[in-house]
Amino acid sequence: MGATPRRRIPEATVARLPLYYRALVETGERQVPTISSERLAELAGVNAAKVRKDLSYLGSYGTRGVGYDVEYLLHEISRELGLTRDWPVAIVGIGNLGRALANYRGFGARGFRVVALFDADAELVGRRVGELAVESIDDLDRVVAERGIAIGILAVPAAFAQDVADRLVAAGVESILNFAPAVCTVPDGVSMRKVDLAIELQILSFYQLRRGAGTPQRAELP
Amino acid sequence: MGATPRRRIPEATVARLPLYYRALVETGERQVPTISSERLAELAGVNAAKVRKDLSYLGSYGTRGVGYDVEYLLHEISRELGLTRDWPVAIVGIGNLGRALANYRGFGARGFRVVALFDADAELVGRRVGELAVESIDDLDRVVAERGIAIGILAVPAAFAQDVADRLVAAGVESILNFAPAVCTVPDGVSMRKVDLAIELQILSFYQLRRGAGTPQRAELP
DNA sequence: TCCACTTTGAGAATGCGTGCACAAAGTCGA
DNA sequence: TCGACTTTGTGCACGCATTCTCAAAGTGGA
Repeated sequence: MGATPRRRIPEATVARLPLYYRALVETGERQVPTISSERLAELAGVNAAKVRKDLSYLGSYGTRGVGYDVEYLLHEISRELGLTRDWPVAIVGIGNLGRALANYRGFGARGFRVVALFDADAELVGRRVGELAVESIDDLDRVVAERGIAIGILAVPAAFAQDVADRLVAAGVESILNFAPAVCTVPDGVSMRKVDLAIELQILSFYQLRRGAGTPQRAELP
Repeated sequence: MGATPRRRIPEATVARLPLYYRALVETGERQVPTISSERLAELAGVNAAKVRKDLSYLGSYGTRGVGYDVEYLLHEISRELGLTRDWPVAIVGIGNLGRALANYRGFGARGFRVVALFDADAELVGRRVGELAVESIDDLDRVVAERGIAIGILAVPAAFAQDVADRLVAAGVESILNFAPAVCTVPDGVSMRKVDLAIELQILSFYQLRRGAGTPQRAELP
């Protein structure tokens, strides 16, 4: 019965499921009962063959000649992504970014609830941010266990990233979203995804430069 | 000799150059004169063969038996990534996230300078955030031109993302970093990179679920 | 000068992801 | 009931990325 067995789902597909999910939520809100792969592809910004192949990994949920039942597909994708359950999340590092993430509405929506904020700075501990009080990182172990936290968001300075990641893992966290601009490794059985703003800008810069260089005055580039 | 011609550099390689760059900066600060692909791989969290292949796309900058000259390689990668020049950046949407990004130190470091903040909300226009005052989005065109802004950071609500992206493109911006949780397209000749926090969490949730579901009875962890 | 050692650079094999193209499956109107 | 039409599900081919492997290039000590 679990969501577990089935075929192995390719990583690239997993990364697109949330796009389909979002498109389907929007479609469902408009009371549209079914959707074709073509239309779903358009909403998700990918191509139709890809949508069909991706969805076929979850099982044959479509009806030829008709399309996919919006509600049903939504349910299946939710289940696959684990959005039918509640995921308590902790944010570690309550600087600029951590604070913004703590106040960010986007998460709360689908089962992700920020239930703890940690910082190492004694000055910050006890302060309120939104509805939560900042707690000391020394209480990480206890709080993670008590509140069943499975996902940690890392928003500390680069120099502390690996250390804090280790502590999160030791406390039992198995999923980490890392905003720190540092290479940081976790043992097998723990997932880590990285978001690095400076890297994104550097990649943009690379292509901007290649395209013919940007600012007008500086004509010397080809 | 511009940075432009040479071989075509694969996308995957471009995405890793910033990692090498960071590793090299750190290495250079420690006065280490040369570095092997093995060591660089370790610092960047990838494998050595990949490092060598990636670097070979830039040209043959290594010395067999020795490794790569740190300073020289750093210079070459900087040039390739466009980090030797100044990139004026605008942030559009000064909500929680936009404000955090405006205060974020990480950018400033390598040539990316936030030089304008825009919002549609008249209440916000004129307020200071860090060293800048928020400007009206109606002045986008003028300000982008005046300050030579080539990169825009989109931190507006999903519903406005496409519209604001269009306006940025119309104003002459050719690179967009999009934080809005929405599908958003740009014409050819403009790059857009997406960062979607909710999607990252959903991907983590997927794998966490597959690993054995997380919270209640923690049966079989190593 | 020569030899043992290190390390790069690239050829080749493999695997993953994408997208085309089409048969199979199902709908709907007459 | 039948036939035209729609749309899915998947086999297949292609291209990109990764990784292994090893000859070539260069160093440094004797």
